[in-house]
Amino acid sequence: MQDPLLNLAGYLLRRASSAALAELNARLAPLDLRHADVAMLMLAEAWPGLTQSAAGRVLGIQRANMVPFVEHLERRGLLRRRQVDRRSQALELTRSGRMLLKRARRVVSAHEAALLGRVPPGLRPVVVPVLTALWQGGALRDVQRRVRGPSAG
Amino acid sequence: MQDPLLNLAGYLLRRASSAALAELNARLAPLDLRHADVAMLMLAEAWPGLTQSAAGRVLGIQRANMVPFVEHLERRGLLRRRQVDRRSQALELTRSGRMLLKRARRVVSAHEAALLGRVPPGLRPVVVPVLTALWQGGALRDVQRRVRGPSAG
DNA sequence: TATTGTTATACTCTATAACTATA
DNA sequence: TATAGTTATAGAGTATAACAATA
Repeated sequence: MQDPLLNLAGYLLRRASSAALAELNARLAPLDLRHADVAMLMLAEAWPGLTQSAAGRVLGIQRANMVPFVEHLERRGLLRRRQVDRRSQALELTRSGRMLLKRARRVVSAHEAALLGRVPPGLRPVVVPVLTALWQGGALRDVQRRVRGPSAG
Repeated sequence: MQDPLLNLAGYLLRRASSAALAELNARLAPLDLRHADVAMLMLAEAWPGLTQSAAGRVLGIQRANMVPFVEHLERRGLLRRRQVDRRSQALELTRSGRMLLKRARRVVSAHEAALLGRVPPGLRPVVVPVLTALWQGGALRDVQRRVRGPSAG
């Protein structure tokens, strides 16, 4: 009798995700970063002027939880808050944030290579398409809409 | 400028997993079950005589965390503990556990169908192989070894 | 009237250390 | 000597409700 869970996409998704996450966090530990920190830094670099709550929507982190999260990155001197109007603040990388992100990027690349390396070569090209499809058909569209604001949808 | 995270398998894995998990938990809510409960029930049914700590190894749950987890299922009358020797106890479904599992299985199947349904038909056959590969190349072997006990590897 | 940032809070999940009793 | 179950505890991550200030 074999494990009945091993044929369930949902179960495999959870186990694969949790294993990959633990591995990435271990790889990032020497930089004193967690996976979410890197995601935030990458996002801040790619989307200059991105607002704190907009970043939360993209990353799937609630406004309330963004406060201590961003505070922590700011206290480490990796991120800066710039007032956009009197209630919104844009997130920007500091020079030190950009330098650390450069190193983090190499760690992430190695991690990605390790992940892909576990997949039979013939299946590698479909990994990202499959995961993208599994994460809602309309994940990309959702993100775009959310960044513009829920009322703009 | 587009989201640089959307090309990262690790990121997509995490988002897809978290979305799927939330969806499954919502589907299971009417049965007052969480995803891990169902995994435990399915495992107990498939592997009669499975020990509590062996179940923890299969599910990736630490011994310490198995205690309140199993206790909860036992208090609900879904699971029973049978003493194997004076330190090990096998987990068995009760009649009520088997009945609830039957309903849970239908929910899981619907969830699986929804997940797969988001994937373009041509890619569906590779979903499970891709996820299995991403969850370590040797996940299956690992589980087998862990069930027999670490010293038996 | 809706949104931003914020505080406070609670709940789930996970991780570690230590203990006992047994194999 | 290693393992099973247990207790206690701490840390993430996440969720909700509410509030003031602002758009």
